[in-house]
Amino acid sequence: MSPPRKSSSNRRRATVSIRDVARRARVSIATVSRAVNGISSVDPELAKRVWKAVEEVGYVPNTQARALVSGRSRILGLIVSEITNPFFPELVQEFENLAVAQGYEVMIGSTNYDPSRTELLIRRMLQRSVDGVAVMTFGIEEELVKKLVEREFPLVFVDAGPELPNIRVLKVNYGEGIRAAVQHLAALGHRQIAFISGPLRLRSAGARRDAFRKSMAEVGLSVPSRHMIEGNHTMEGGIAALAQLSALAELPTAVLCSNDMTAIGVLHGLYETTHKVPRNISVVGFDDIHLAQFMLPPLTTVQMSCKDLASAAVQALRAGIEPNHPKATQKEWEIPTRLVVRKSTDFPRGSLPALGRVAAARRGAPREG
Amino acid sequence: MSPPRKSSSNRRRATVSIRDVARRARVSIATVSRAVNGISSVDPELAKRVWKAVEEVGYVPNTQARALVSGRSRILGLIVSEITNPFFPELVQEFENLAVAQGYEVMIGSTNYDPSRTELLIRRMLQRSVDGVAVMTFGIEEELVKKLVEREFPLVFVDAGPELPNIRVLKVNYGEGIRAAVQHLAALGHRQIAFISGPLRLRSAGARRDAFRKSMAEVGLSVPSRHMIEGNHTMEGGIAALAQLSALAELPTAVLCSNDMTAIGVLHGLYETTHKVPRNISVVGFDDIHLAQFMLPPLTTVQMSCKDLASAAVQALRAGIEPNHPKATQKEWEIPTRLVVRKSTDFPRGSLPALGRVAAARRGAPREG
DNA sequence: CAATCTGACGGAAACGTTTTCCCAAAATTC
DNA sequence: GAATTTTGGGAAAACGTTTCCGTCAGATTG
Repeated sequence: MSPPRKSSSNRRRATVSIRDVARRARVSIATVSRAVNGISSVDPELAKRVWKAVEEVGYVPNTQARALVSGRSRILGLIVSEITNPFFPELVQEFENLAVAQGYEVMIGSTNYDPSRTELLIRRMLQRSVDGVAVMTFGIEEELVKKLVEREFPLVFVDAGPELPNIRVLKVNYGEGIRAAVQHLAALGHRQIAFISGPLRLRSAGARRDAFRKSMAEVGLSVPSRHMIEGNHTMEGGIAALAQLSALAELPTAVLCSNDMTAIGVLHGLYETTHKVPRNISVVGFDDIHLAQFMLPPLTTVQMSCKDLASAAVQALRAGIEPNHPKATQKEWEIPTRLVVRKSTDFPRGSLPALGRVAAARRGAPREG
Repeated sequence: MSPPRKSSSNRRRATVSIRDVARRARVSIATVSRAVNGISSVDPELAKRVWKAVEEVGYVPNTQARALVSGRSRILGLIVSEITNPFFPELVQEFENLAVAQGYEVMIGSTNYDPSRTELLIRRMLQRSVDGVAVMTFGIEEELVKKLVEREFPLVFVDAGPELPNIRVLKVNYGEGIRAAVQHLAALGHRQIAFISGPLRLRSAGARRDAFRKSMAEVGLSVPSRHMIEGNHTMEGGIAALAQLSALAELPTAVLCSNDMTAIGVLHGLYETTHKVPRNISVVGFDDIHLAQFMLPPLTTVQMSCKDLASAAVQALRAGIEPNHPKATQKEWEIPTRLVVRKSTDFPRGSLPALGRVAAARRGAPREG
């Protein structure tokens, strides 16, 4: 028989271990392990006996021990900018659902745009030996990234990241959605379209701004620098940016914002200064957070689907983690964006009353069903 | 010397282990362990040598191994209702900050009010062998709780939980803040005050409603049942509840909501039906989420501080986990609430124009600084 | 029928810690 | 100076898995 190792009825916890299952099923612990992990070489009849024993003694494998010996924790790290920005909880939710469904646990952290906080976060994740990390912050200090990079460690970035074998990138197709938004506004007759960006030190904020510039050029519109405002992706930032615009001799007839929170701030600012939306000025957001459709008026916005983002992130991580994942070599993952027309956009002030409005809008994008 | 155990230069990872430190500091691994864990019996001189070696080889202890042998993972579970409800990210943030500062990691999950999801969540947490769980859901199926309770497992609940030695409860003093809100409204002259509750199967929703009833009775006001609406703690629920109130022969002059999201829904509904807030109707929320102050008008609300809640939760958990924590025996932790007067409350419609407004409000609570 | 191959299973090593037990040396006491 | 206590540190067990390797039975081949 096996050596006189103490049974699991020891002092600390009434934890049932693989040994109890083995004893009950009258097999070795190796066989139990194989059966539980679904390794095909074990005889089906025996496997059934093992599973029965598992059921009977209420065995649940110890994750720590598993991780210790296998070197894989089955935990995915997810780094976001700030959990209190409504976009991110939606992303977290989707990410978690997918990860759990695929047998992974999730470790979440938000940087709050604070490098020292970010560094601590990365250290925490390494210490808990996560299997990979998705950095979905729309911008992160490159320095810190290297900490992760040095180890050969599966990483997923949004928009851009160092070109290295263990790094995968989720390429968001900003152009697609932003072009649709610009064309939608242009089709309505807008010529003076302002853009409120995110903090420009963040890569993704820059990418959105560039997409806007490009789309404007495509429809032959120029953007004076006074119409390019730098915000910070918060409501407060939107309010401040609007104040800057309001100080101009003439308010633009439309404002496109780098994210929905900014747009919501703008909406509030406009309400307080008694400008009607969309009659006096049109507002477009970006992200399509849940809140957007409950704004007054419901916000026209460019949708970047959390589901798409989360699903690509989890897939890309697994591709980097699991030795023979079907998409193991794929480095880039495309994320589409699309315009969702609601009620915060209309003809520019001073133009003829609506008649062809719907038709014009349709040319930009289908209205939300 | 030590047995010819393979050094950490093995095939899998270039992980530096306690053994490398021991070799470098020319001590046993036991001593390294003791030094690293700050056990006082180790000679200061030696400890210094160990720390130097730790620094030099870049040693970071393996959490899995630690957890495996010590039986404690240093992970705190945090269960919330829905991460997409803005109240919870704020709570999560505070909780995480505190936990990390005290050397714990956090595992987060949201139930989405779905029992099967909740069960999975609990299983996940047990499997990862968290050291304790804070259930901050404002209501959870008692059945599921038992799963956790059966094991002797540190638990923290909000408002109410089974009376058991391993369970601690955060008692939110709803009365305090809600009484202030009711008195504030009554002082302004309101007599018809409606209440929109949360889903009544949730304990905390019931507690808030009861506090409202009691406070109304205290100021001699009765509440007809048509003024007690059951909502669901979402914007959509607020909009729906308002529709119910609007269908009445006469709209109440004030509405108190069980949470801020409901109040925000009400605000939106009122805007669409062209009722002015606060001129036509006053609205009061509960929670004081970040968003509340950015509403139009800024929302008067009862504040339940996330910081207080999170701090009490972490403390209570540690009290349950750590054998000789100073507050090991404390079972209940009081959480205060307080009224924050902003601009969504005023005299009832039809009363004299404001003059003593501020004075009246002051009697309710000091205005926000 | 003997020799070889195949494949399922068990024994035991390994993962990186904490912690118990024990021993040697130093400090204290008589 | 001998006997005792105290102290600090090392050896090794234990934690609960996965996985390597060897064994043995049964199947296959010559």
